[in-house]
Amino acid sequence: MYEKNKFERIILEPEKFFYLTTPIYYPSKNLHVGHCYSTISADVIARYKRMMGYKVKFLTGTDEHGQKIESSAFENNTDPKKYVDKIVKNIKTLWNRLNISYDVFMRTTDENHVKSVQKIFEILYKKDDIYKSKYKGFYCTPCESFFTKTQLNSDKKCPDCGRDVFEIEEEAYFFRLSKYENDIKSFFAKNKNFLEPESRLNEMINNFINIGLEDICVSRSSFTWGINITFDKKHLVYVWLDALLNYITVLGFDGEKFSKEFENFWPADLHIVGKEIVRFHTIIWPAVLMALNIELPKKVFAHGWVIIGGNKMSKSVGNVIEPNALIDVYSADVLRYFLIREINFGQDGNFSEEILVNRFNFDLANDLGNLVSRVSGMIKKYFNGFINNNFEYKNNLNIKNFCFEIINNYIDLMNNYKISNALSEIFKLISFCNKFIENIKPWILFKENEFDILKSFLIDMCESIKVISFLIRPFMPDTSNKILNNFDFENDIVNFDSAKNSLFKKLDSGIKVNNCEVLFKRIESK
RNA sequence: CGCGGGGUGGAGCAGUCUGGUAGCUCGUCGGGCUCAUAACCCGAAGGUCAUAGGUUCGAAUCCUAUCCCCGCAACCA
Repeated sequence: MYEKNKFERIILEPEKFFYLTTPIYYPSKNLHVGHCYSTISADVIARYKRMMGYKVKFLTGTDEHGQKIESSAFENNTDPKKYVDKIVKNIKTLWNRLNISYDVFMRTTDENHVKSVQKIFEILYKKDDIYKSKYKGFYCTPCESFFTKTQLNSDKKCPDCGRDVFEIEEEAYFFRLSKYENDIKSFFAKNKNFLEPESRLNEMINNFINIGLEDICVSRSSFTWGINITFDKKHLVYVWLDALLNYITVLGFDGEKFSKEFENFWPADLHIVGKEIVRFHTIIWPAVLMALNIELPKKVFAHGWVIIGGNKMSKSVGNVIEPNALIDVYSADVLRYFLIREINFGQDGNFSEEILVNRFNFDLANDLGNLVSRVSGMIKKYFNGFINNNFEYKNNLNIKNFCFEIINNYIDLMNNYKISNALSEIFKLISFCNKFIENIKPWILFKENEFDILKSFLIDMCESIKVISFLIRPFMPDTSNKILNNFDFENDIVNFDSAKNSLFKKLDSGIKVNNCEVLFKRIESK
């Protein structure tokens, strides 16, 4: 029975733009696996959208201002710009090593950004969305630091040194967040899908919006490393405002000027953020955009944390894992695979090298690597590495239909940003193939000289592997290429459209196996 | 009574929105195959889905209460 090929329904959107962003990272120190997780998940989506035919702009970068950078630089006897230059260089190297396909790397020290932020600040001030007032805080003289009331420790003393603090008032600029409270409320009510996962939305509504939004202080004057407010040089723009604006300044928007880039790519389709910075992206950021009279991003997706030893991996906890060492040992693809597979997108997940090695052995070596190895091994052994096309190729509908079913599931999952599930879906196909080989028993077909059936079967397996290497491409681009090269597949499936036209069709040039390179060599336990 | 998340076979998780034979990976035990990276495939054991009530013909899933774990200033993925 011929089932309808559901794959036909795939529609590419070649004229559509897709703009997605990572948070811009704070380069006070080198980045760790947690940052990699965020960027890798964005990269997976960017690569997938390109395969769907979108014109993608994938933005990442660094948020380089603020007191912490200033003091880190000071501790290292250098100036802030030189300090961050060095870290940014490391970050770019890291992203290259991890195959991050970003289109733009933006730094908040870029001149264009600085000027745009200053201009936007002026505009908001003229509109009276930003106003000058008094900031009340507590000052610790030995620490030379300001704290808010809530920052103080339980004895109302300095949270750093425990000594007495003095209440101080100083001039500062405030953003009228309260003015947008109702607009944000109704925006949330109308756009249930604006923030995912849904639990985060509840958290924002109950924890912040329903309690009431207060105006926030958007200037600082206790340090100097930041963007000056043009009309009041004593003050700097608050780093979060500075940082959030990067999403639009990078498109050439400065509060007034609408560029072509801006028209194509704004509003952003997707901001990927960690769950701890959701508030900035779903309350403050929308309010600022409302004040600027421009559209709000279509979606903010909050991913979970990399948990190690029961805690979030973070600089302050001090349990960070350095990614370069992992890449050295396991490769970029393996780290990419592990993080996306192990951590269900949107939730927390555990990291340990042991879990990583297990994933490596069981999923990558035993299942995927071994599948490729056994199929290419048979083609080598039975047909000297080449199956020509002068026989009647009859594809097995069970295999073909299963492949298309997987492709369809994968697309549905990816479109909903269920990237961990989409990745698991590919492994259902891998497992299916391993089982199918067992059922067909090609070694018996060979002994009984059923060469045409054997050839058809092996081609079906090659086609399945082609599907696998295609679907796995956003996750493991290097591995995908290795497999394609191994089978000498022409580069005929660059996107879903070409895949549709080429899979399970008669192969003009036959199938050739180049070499049986071991994709993932099992790691024996210590 | 601050807010949110979580508690599912030995381990880690999915399923909960849209009630209807409890699923996946690993581990354990038994078997099979030989194309393959001692990989692969099949089968079995093991769960009163935190606890107690309720709604329902039927609850892991909906409602109520209780217990336990995690996170919740700023910088932060």
